[in-house]
Amino acid sequence: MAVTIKDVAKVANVAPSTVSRVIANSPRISEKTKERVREVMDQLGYHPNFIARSLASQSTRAIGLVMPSSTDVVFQNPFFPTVLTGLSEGAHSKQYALHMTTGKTEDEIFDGVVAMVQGGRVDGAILLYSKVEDRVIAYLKERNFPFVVIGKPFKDDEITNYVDNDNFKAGKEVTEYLIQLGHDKIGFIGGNLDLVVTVERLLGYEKALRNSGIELEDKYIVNDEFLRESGQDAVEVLLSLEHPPTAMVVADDLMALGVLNKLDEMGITVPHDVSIVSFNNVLIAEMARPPLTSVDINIFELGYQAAKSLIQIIENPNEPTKRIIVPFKIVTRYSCGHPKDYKEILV
Amino acid sequence: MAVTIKDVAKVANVAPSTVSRVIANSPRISEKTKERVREVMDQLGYHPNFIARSLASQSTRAIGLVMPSSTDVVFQNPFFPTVLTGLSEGAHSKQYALHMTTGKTEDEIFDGVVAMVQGGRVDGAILLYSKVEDRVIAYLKERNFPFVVIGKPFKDDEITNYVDNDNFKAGKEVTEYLIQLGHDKIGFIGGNLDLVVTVERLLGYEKALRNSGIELEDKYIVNDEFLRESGQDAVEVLLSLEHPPTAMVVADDLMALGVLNKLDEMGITVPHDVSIVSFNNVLIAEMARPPLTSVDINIFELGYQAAKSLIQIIENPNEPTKRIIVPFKIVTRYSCGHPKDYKEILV
DNA sequence: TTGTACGCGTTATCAC
DNA sequence: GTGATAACGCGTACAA
Repeated sequence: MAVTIKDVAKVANVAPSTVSRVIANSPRISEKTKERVREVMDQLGYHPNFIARSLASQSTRAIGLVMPSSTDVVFQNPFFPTVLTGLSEGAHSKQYALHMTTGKTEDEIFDGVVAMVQGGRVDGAILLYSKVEDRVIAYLKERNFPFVVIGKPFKDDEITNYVDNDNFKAGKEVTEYLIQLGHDKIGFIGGNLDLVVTVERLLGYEKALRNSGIELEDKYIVNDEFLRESGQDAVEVLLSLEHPPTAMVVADDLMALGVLNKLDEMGITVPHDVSIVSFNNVLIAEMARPPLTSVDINIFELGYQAAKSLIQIIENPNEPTKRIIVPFKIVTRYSCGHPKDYKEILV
Repeated sequence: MAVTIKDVAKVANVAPSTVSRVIANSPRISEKTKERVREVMDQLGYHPNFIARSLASQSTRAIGLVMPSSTDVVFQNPFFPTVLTGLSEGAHSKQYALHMTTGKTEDEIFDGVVAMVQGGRVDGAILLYSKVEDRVIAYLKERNFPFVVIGKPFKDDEITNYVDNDNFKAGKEVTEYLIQLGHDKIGFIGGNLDLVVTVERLLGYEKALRNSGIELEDKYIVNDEFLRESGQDAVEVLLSLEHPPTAMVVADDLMALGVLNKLDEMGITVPHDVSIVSFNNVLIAEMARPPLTSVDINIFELGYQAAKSLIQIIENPNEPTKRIIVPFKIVTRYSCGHPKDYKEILV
């Protein structure tokens, strides 16, 4: 059996409550006793029991992470470990631990969240995704349980805590960048429209086109899963059009890599024949041939800020709603160029 | 305040202990009362409090994950999310949750593990790395705390639970594959020699060469961090040799990508001028140009088996030491070919 | 400044 | 079969 507060108390010749106060560093304990008790703690190798402490204080110092379904492709994306690094650093800096539940189906995830929350395992939760209709958000909100969403929630975004980029603006700026290079036939390859992030980037793209008086072509917009296959398929669709685009905005580096590979197969050169900009700026963007111009959304910071702000909400129940926008930066590499004299590509 | 076992007891007109027994599905409770109690639980929306349960039963149904330092490059590797998927699936299937501590330095990690273990937060631990000299392993072993290592521990491997591939055999087989293609100047680019996995693959490589009567050249062996830069640097070193290798065994896909990029810059074609085999078969291997021949080490299964076997150890204290070897498979793609008439590459 | 006593929500050991 | 009651290890009013 592990050494408890009582053992320490006995050896130090004080009451258990005194030991407890020493641990909490209560100012009402004399320095002398504090020192003696601490010595005994060291000597006996005492470590506080989190479980007992949690039960008594009704707080766990643990944050629940709600992941997308493990069968989901999001898990494959390098986005994930990076945001986790940020989360863990933010949590660790305030002495919080991370607790994960996962599941293969949405139902499993939901049940996991309920068990975690009702079971009192965590003090708050962070959602690592944001879908259009989400039971988990509805549940947490109803229970008034502290939580933060990474990515903007679809609705109630004024009363939900979230950390996100300004994806609309980012979508707009990359499109403007392409327009400025001389492109006017610009395709958009996005992820599932259930994901708020896709929608926002798409809207930004459309806004930029409208602002420049370029006609919107539905045929130029392809949405599919965040998979490389999707990127490949999208390229086939776009390049088989009568007037194929000379530039493409791709909502994810992984997809963009699929795009690149497909173009390579088809003998189409980037950026000479087609320009590509993508999002997230994960390692892949840098490693791709040619290296991709990509929007650095500062993934680490998304996680870090999410953890920090959740903890603030937990420790400060009356904190106002937090909406944190992490800045992005377009990282220019070698996947964009001027359109090839507007001559159309034949497939 | 959440609804407790007492509330249920009151409404159902039974004692709290009876409710507890219904939850545990004790055979000594009549079906009739069970049903009534369950109805009340549903009606009140009762959920057991994990914390209280843990305190009383001295078990948490949570597994502690010990990560490498978050500043570590291992975190960048796609290996990580995949193994996590396996872990979470294995844990979830037995109703265990995952608990993580992280830290920036080794000391922070160690302290986190101690707090987690002594604090009674978890029933067992899984180490997501295996280093040559490791305080964490020493500590867990000394306390006789259940744990499993992913990757083979350097010493005491007969008395430590681990899940691993046969990396020696894998290193040997890929080297034999290259030899069989006609190569006899084969380089090895590995990770840090602190990591057991590097050592094993290197030994396999050396064994294959010796078996074929090919002389070992120290100059052909480069070890560095699992970074893409390292891959690039290694290429420079190897190709500036008097007799540069015509094939390279690279211990990690990410490194291999660095190798590929560097060769590309130098105008050296794979597999025409140099053959490459690498390890892990993460997405990158498939996406690379050319797609890399890589050893699929079944990362998901490593995680899954680790979780499953740890749980077995937890629930069955007298379980014998578990050493699980997950099979690997060489996935042949387009990065290997016959040596180019043994003509040497000039840099 | 320190000690006493109770409660946190559950499981487990007795009784009946 | 079911009901009291005592742990589990700690925090905290309330006393002293």
